[in-house]
Amino acid sequence: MAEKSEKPEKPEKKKDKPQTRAEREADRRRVILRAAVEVFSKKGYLGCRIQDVAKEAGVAYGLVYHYFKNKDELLESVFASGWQNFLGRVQSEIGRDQDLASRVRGVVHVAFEAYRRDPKGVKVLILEVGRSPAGGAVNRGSAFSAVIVAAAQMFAAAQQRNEIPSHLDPTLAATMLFGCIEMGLTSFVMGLLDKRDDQAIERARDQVAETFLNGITQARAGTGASIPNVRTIRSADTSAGGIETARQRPRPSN
Amino acid sequence: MAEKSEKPEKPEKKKDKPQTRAEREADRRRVILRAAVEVFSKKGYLGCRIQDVAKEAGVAYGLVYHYFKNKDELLESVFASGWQNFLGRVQSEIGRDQDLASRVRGVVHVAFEAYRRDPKGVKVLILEVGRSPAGGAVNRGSAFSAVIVAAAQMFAAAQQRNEIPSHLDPTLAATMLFGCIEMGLTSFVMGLLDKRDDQAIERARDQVAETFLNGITQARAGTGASIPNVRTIRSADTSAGGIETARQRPRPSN
DNA sequence: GCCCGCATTGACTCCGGAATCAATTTTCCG
DNA sequence: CGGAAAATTGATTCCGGAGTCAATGCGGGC
Repeated sequence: MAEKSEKPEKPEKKKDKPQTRAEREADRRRVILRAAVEVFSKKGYLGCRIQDVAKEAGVAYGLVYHYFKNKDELLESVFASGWQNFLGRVQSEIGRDQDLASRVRGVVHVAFEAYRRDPKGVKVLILEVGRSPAGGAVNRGSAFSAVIVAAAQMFAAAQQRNEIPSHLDPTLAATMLFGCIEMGLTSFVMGLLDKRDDQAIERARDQVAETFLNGITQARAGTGASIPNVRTIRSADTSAGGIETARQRPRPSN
Repeated sequence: MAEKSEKPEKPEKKKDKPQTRAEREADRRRVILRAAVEVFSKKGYLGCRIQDVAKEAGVAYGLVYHYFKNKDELLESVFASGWQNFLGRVQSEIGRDQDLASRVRGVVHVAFEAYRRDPKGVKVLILEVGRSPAGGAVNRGSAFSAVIVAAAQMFAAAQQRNEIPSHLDPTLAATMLFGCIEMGLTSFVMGLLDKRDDQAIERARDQVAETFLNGITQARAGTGASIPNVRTIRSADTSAGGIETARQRPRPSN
């Protein structure tokens, strides 16, 4: 549907505007989408105004509404164009016909590469799409789960093949993998590591992949040697801890 | 400062209201703070209305402003009471006079325990305080960094004592640790794992701790065997990937 | 060159939510 | 008790931002 009418009368005469109407339209759409990513990454979905997006895109306020029904659909589109893409890549890595290690490295690589190409986009995905309650209607979260689930299956299969110990929970393993990746990236976003240092990004990528692989591969397997003395100290405080904002009686008065 | 005036005329006559004025006042404050946590966790900081907080707390709209200067200070207080507390616990674990493994387990334990006690509170800290651009003014992020930095120092010191390989980046190691913890918890928040299953929480906790420790401890150390063949496949696609929303020319038309 | 129609504009409406405040109730002291 | 001060209420004000729309510009088909 919506095939661009093959005009023989438009033989690319100028490189500036060789585009058919439909092309320019699509371009506009992309520009606005891109601007949205930019702005969302700065202020968050709820924190930003359509005016910001319009300004960033260099178009009039109203035009945003010409291309997108409303703010929510805009976010939805950012999501679709960005995350779907990312998700596809990750899943293709996961699905590769290779040993676990290679595939894990592949996943890590894809994530870091995406970050290198488009930090802002990744930031939005991580912050808004991945978890934020923003909007709320859509499937966001579920799509995020999708990657986890896919990775979990990969680990489960690896267990069948004895590539990793069977006592591990595949879902949790998947979770940890993406936790490492995500926080690794976040530490760049937040300036804990220098994002302009390509070397650093590569080193981070490799350390994440290798450390995680070590952890999971050589896990003190079913030998049972793992869970035993996990809690050595602790215990005394079990009563006190937590985030707990409201306590019943702050302290027993004394 | 602000010591409760020791009234001899208030000998705890009723268990319902044995409180001095200052006590009741503090209670109210806590109730509102708690309500804020509750509501923030549902809708996010920007997504919720003061009215929601008031209703949740069972008080009048205006009262919220009696106890807190504005919405932002409210978030700030949630932050202070929750995160500071958590931060303190984590740092005390980090500072313990023990081997690295025990301390890492301690940190993981504290985090998971906090979550078990108050999932909502943790969620807010993770989602809003930790990273969200919400508000923006405050130091949020920096406080988040604080834990990372503290943990990084722990790892650096452990390297001195040869407890872990020297080629690891301590900051990144810290980052990965909290990444694993955070995502582990998130998977409960998101329903990937059953949060009502205490067993599951404990198992998750231990798996996170042990896997991470394995990964970091036995890392194919400075043998140099690690970074080499990291990138085996990949490479061909380096040009394609990313989140990239707006591409210059979608494809060479053809 | 002349229209037709879609792209584009930005002023305007409308609403919801933050913050204020005068009025009312409660507390607690002498 | 009496009354002053603090707690508590919710209607009211005010503002900023989402979404609308009539007016204008522009491309491209004839």
